Amino acid sequence: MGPEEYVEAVLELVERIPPGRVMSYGAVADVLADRSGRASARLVGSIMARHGGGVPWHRVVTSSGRLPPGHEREARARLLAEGAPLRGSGVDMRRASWLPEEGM
DNA sequence: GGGGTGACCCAGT
DNA sequence: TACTGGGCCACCC
Repeated sequence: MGPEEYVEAVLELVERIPPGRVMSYGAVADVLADRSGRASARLVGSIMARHGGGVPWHRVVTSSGRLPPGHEREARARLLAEGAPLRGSGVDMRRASWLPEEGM
């Protein structure tokens, strides 16, 4: 799987996150690791920063529930509109965290 | 080739 | 709770 395809795989996965739910950068990396052999939360972060404009990027947060640096306001507003469980400045990961079903 | 930089993460202190 | 150090990997000098 080449770099281009990896980017596509990340964007595809992010598009599947249901409204009001979120995945952490690391979770995205872990899920794709099974398919591509690659896993890097940092890489997922940079991919979202560069190519995340066309997908629901606000549904990808840090593992502790903090919102993407520099876009906290926008992300919070969108998550609130979707009914995501917000806590403080971020989201309640215990309730909002989502993972794709096996074999999807 | 070598070194700095990030929308990260985890374990220690 | 806050900060640190190490690991991570594609990009860009």
